[in-house]
Amino acid sequence: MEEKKTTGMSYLDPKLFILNELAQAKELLRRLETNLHTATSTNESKLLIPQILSYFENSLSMLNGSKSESGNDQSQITASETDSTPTDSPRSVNRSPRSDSESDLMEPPSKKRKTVARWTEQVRVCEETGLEGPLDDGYSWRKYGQKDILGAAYPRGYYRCTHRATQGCLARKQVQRSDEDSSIFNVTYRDRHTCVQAPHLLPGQSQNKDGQEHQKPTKSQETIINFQTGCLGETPDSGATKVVPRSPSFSFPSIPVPRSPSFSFPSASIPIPSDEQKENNDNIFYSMTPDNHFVASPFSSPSTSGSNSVCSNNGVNNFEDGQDLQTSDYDLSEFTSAFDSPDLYLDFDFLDSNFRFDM
DNA sequence: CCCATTTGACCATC
DNA sequence: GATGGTCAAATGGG
Repeated sequence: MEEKKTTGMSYLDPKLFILNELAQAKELLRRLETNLHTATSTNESKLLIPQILSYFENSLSMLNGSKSESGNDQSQITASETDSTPTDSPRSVNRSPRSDSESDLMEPPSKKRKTVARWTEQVRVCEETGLEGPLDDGYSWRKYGQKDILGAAYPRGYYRCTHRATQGCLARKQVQRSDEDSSIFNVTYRDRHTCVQAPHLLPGQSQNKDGQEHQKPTKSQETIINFQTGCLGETPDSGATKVVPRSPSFSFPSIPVPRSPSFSFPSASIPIPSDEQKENNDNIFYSMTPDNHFVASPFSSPSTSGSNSVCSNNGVNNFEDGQDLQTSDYDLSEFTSAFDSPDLYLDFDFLDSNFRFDM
């Protein structure tokens, strides 16, 4: 099955996240701008602002964090991972998935496990809307396990990239429903995708195979990315967690989830513009050049297409640190237009130095 | 028949 | 020893 392997562009998570955030912000800005001009939906406009701030905040925090700590944790976002090799290695002999970790690497003697790129995201989706469309981060995942976690009310689901076998992609993610707010799911990603997946697929588009895992665009979900560190040793959870709100068919035994029985856990919602969406005047086409540059072409973020009913969440996207984006002075028009400019070329060299997306 | 999910067991780490 | 993470056989759906 070769599902979606379309063109050959692979997205590196960190960058993708940033793009996602910026794209989302851009989309919201557009809407806001529209609202301002038309003097309509004042309420909506108010709701949009915090959303926009959130996206910027996420992007900035991620970037800042990496810079300040360059060399440390952040840099560990590398895939230096460990984990296993393509498990294919039949453990028949000696099933020890982790054992390889020691053998292969020459990494410095870190007593702890090897560092694996990790980041967590929190995504919340309105129940109503969320139910309809699973989150999708543009990647296809396959569930390989579920486990009850001590202290957690709900079990944790383990997913890995479906291309693991075919492309050796080691990307994985863990999905756990929030104890406090059952409508939120924390998604922890590990390792970057090294596989080539459909570039234009966007989160809701059935990028995969026959669309088994995903369906239509997911609209309402909130994505909160806490791109923190990739260091496991110290902060077990520091990583990216995505909170996914009640998903349609998440099969958590303990909870009666009225929807479909099998929830292929959605991947994170990283909107990758789809071809269709491109047709809408605004779509962003991201591409990465060999020299670490990001080229963004006009467009808009997909996920918001249509009704993007982003739940005006209650706080999921609050940034407590109160960093001020000073967006108040922002000239929205300018900003949005900048995004729309025909080939916004962003230089992400700095990213390169801070995040090691080595493959 | 093929593929994804479920689930119990195994293994490594803490 | 307890807990988390992964594997793989079993099961179910398309």
